[in-house]
Amino acid sequence: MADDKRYHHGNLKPALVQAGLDILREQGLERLSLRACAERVGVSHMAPKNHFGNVTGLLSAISAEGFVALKAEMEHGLGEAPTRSERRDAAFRGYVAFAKANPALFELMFTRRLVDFTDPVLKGPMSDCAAILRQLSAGMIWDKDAAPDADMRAQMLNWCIVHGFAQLSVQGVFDKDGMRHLGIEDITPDVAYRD
Amino acid sequence: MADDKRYHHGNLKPALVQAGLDILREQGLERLSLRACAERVGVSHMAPKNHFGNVTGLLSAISAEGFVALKAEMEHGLGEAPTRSERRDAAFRGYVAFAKANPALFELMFTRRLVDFTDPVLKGPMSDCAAILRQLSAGMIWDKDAAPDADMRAQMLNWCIVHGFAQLSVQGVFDKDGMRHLGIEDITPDVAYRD
DNA sequence: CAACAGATATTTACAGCGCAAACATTTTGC
DNA sequence: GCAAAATGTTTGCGCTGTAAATATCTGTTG
Repeated sequence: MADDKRYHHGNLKPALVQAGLDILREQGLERLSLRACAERVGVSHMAPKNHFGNVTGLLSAISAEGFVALKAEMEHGLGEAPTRSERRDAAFRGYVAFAKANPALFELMFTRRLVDFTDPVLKGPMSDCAAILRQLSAGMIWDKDAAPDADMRAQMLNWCIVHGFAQLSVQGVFDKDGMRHLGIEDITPDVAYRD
Repeated sequence: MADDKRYHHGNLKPALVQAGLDILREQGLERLSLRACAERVGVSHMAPKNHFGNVTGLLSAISAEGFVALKAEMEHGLGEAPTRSERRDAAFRGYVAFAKANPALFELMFTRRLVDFTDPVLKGPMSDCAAILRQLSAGMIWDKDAAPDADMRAQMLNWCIVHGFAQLSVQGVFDKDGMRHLGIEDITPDVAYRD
């Protein structure tokens, strides 16, 4: 049991996922591969097939752990915030902080080419993240007060909105139901100009 | 000259870029490779090296054509729109329409792992796109009027904003200057709740 | 306890990828 | 006309994912 060279790993599935997370953190998305995960765990490069089928299955499982962590990051500081605006700010901070702290993992999580969003392993974690945003969005409106540096911020906010929508749409995160509720023709109706 | 088997192609650089665009449209980002572009043009797989250095150079050049097309799509219908709100809508429609019409190219354009944003070939096209957004963002404010289905739309808008910001930040589109003007702490200050 | 079935891991092989180096051909400049 | 530079090819290497055949362990059943 204490022998390192036994034929069966015993806990390979979570070990491979952890290895993937470690590689993403230490070496980036470019270095993440099925063979690299297997080697890090000390197992042959075909061992993952029994647990994940193919590389997409492994990457989807790694991505699922990312969404669990993203949810935790969004929820962090959510309890101390008294107002809903502060709660929304806290969740947004957590979201962006997660992306900045785990850039490779974050990129993996939203890359359809690498991850299968319909993999059952992703359903729970992704739904949890969406639920937090839904909860914080009820009754929200946009304020008319213009900040001093509103123009620059408006430009970047516009880019965020349109790029975020395009990216999430293209990647398939927004399904047809979601698209119907926020069709392209309705993406930014509630906006106005000062002059 | 009419001989197909001549040693030098004569117009290889743009031909390779066009081949890449064709592959993206017909077969997707998964199938785009240096060798595939070379084969489609009918040239050896090492010929691109003389013109683009490595695969990143080729993909960056392909991406640059994407930004040129994105700019055109955003400008389409911009002239007919009388008000700035309508012009902003038109540009946003164009942006998202481009992403939906060219999903593989759009993904390539914002994937730092595949494209070098600092490649000189990208500077002009990317700046042009940013300029359109900047022009449409001057003086813009958020309206307080809440639409009937505001909650659902607010949720998706929130996701667009936070994901777009995270994605563009992680991918390096927002440089440090931009980040300073829209720090994470200021990403959504001008928002309120109805109750 | 023995034996077999299934799960788990390995080995081997193959096709595709990017790239470096050496070489071949054409074009350009003097 | 000739040398230099630009352009394209060939060959080889290490990396990737995966299919097929094989080996080892585990658990259940007789």
